[in-house]
Amino acid sequence: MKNGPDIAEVAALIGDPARANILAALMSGKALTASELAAEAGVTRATASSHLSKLQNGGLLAARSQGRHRYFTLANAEVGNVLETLMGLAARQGQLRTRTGPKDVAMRQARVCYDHLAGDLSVRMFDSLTSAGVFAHGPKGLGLTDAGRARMVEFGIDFTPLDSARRPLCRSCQDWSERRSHLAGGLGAALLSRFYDLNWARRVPDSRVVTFTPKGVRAFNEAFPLA
Amino acid sequence: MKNGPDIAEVAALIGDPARANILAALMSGKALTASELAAEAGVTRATASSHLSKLQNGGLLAARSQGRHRYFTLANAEVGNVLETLMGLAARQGQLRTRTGPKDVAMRQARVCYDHLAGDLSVRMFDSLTSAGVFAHGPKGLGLTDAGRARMVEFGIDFTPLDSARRPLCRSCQDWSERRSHLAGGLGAALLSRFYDLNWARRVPDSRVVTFTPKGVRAFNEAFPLA
DNA sequence: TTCATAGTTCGATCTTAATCGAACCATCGC
DNA sequence: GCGATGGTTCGATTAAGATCGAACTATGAA
Repeated sequence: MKNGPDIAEVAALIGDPARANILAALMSGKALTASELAAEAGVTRATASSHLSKLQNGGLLAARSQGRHRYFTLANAEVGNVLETLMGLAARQGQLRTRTGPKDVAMRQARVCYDHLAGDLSVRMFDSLTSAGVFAHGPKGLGLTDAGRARMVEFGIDFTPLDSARRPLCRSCQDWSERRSHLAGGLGAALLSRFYDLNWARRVPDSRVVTFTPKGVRAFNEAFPLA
Repeated sequence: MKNGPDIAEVAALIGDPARANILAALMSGKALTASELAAEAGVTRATASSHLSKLQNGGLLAARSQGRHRYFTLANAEVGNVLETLMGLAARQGQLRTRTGPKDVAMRQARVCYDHLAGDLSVRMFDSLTSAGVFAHGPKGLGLTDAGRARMVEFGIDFTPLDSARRPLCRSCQDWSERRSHLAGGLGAALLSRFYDLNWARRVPDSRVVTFTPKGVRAFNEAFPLA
């Protein structure tokens, strides 16, 4: 009778409001302490601690102790992907909700998805790179063509840490606002931090929003033109 | 404090074991009656009815009454996508579970994802079509090139119902077993039913598994060769 | 009409788990 | 050493909701 793995278990973990708030806060990619997450979830430290251990036990969170603090992050990008997908569904069938707030617009344009970029800009980048022949489908999943790799090197991506990591280089991730995929994986993360380094973009504190400077937008569009 | 839509709500809906069983059963794409779903979830008709109304209310299920029966299906392919993604996560972090059962192998190769094909074969098809230049990324999402459309027509796809439907033609859907995307949307559904028509594949009753005949596999590999 | 089956509604029961305060442990700063 | 802060554990409380049987409605069959 039973075949598939226990989808109910993980859904139930996400299904509690306090835990959902914790997970949503961690979608920013920043590591947060237990107290910060308690505040974020609007709950005492005691209950937050309970939730955090459950989430960690369920494989959704990773924790590392540092001094007397305990920093939590999403266990991996896959968890972020699931959360994005769920947000997409929730947004869709809550059709009657207020559509576009001012902050909402910024979120739709560019936001952090755990450790890489999501939103309109990210989707456009993915399209641009795809039609430029940067990606190749291999037996191990999405990969880079030789030309694509060269182009990324030229853009300033350092492949040495990426190649030695056991994390896949390219991965597609469902986008929350657009109904498309964007680039995740090690390369996706590296590109986002490259944007920061180039001063094209900056994080808005306490938010998933990423703002691009005017210069940054121009450069971005030039680097990733639409076909 | 609140921005994103209520992810916890939908997750909680999926998080109950009985409801998860109901949803899993409907991933087969078949419309099932309330009693059948009650049996599937291992619960009385009374409780099933309660669950079903909650799921429908939450926008996850669609129902249509026919005679004294009430047939339920997933509300749309997006819901199927979310369930697949969740299964992927659940499978991954339930690492210790028995890996590959015999039925599991068949599931990984080819299965129904609500109304289109998923699994290894489906991913390979998506790759093949992609590198053959069938798809184009437009502002409205994934689309077909002229050549791609011609090729699909030649393969026997009738576009008249697809073009008039408000459902998007091409959509990517996260794959449960592979960590990749495969083709969903109207075209994905049309291709699957075309495979049935050509007698390449057949549904295994009471299961999501799709078995390809030896002839079907040959023809499939010929029609969608790997680059 | 009468009976059977599909499905929903209702009320009652019962289990689960979220929550908090308080006590407790660990680490840092002094 | 001593206090202060971050975090977990424990016990008790409480609220939510999953479950069932029984009554009720509606459709179809005889």
